[in-house]
Amino acid sequence: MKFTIVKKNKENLSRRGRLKLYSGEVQTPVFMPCATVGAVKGISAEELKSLNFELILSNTYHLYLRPGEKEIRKFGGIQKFMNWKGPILTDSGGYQVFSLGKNFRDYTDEIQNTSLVNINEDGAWFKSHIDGSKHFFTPEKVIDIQKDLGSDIIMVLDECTEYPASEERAAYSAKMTHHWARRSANYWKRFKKRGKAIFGIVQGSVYKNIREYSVMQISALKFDGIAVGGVSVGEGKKHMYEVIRWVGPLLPKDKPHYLMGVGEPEDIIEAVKWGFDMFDCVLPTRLGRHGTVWTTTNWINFKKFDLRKLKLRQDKKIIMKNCLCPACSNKYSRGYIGHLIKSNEMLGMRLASLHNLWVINELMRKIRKSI
RNA sequence: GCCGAGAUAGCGAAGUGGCCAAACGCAUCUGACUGUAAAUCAGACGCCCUUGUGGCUUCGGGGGUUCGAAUCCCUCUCUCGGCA
Repeated sequence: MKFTIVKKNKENLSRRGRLKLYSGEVQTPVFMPCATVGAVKGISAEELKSLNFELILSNTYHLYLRPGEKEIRKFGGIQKFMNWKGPILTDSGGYQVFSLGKNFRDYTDEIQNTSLVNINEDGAWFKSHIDGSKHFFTPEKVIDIQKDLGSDIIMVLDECTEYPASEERAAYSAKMTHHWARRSANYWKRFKKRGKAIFGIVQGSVYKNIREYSVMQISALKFDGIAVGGVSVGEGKKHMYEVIRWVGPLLPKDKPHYLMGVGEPEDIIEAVKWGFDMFDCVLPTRLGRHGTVWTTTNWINFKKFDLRKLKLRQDKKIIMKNCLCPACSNKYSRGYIGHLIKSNEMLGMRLASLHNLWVINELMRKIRKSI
């Protein structure tokens, strides 16, 4: 992997860059749509391509469970499998430590029993959300899986710390992440292959000292890029922006900075100013599927519309003026799309998703242009 | 005309003597969704009230039985089926 900074902004930390990956080149700042189980929900690889996405994210945990990384390997890797002719980053399953395990600490026994995750220093136990079978993920195993998947950017296993977490808990959790990161870096040495990359992940919840310490720990290891995780887990924008501002300036300048799981257009605009280069989020498609679309007139402030509301289902206008997304450029009305979604028709969810994806990627293009 | 079945909140539909302002579904409204256990989830939904183990008025209309009726009886209206 090679990361080149093409241009730096003098007023803030934002920079425009080029990420040379095994399967292709990517302009940064970049947004990655989430193809969790091997598809950006409802959207084909060709459509992503025509929306000008250059990099997408997929997920170790989900693909490991089904169809299995070996199976995907037989297809020639995730790219061939899903017919995506560009680079792919795979998440490690660290987020599933959080999302599947949300309830496993400091709660009643009853809720504990419903948890699907349990962690120890060696790794994380997962109870499959599909069939309840048990699986043990270690930093090493997760790298192996991602290698089999054929991902361009491998993410290390981390513990995405839940929110709220006490300072003590956050420190302990970050320590786990650091321990796993060292093991990952160590293990990766054997497989280092030109083009393929591995990213470390910073944790530390909403605590400045832990975040700073975490940046130090992760930066010291030989990762190709640094990700900041444990953000957008319910802490709210105020906390999130704090983390961005603390951490951004401390990240090694020559490596790409990836803010995991973010996000909303405003969040991305803010994070870019603090030196972040990469983003991923499920919102464009999830909101779209659920009937909500983003609109903007100035590309600074964004509004959300729930097309399912009766009022909007009577609206003949397109979602957004001057929008070149497949829905708007073909003059599909708010009313029609809202009707489709309300009627549980997948075309509606697709059109809304396509719109949101276009908006977010157009935002990235404008951001890059403005740097 | 006779016989039978029925009439419950915007709609569909439970309930057939007290725990019923009335299950559930739909519709409607509000809110949520940020490295996807998510085409999902939460709340409201007779009227009043800021709240509530709150007040008021309801189960086609009227009358009755009962301490107590959406539920039992009488009667009227209407709907649907069958027979003339």
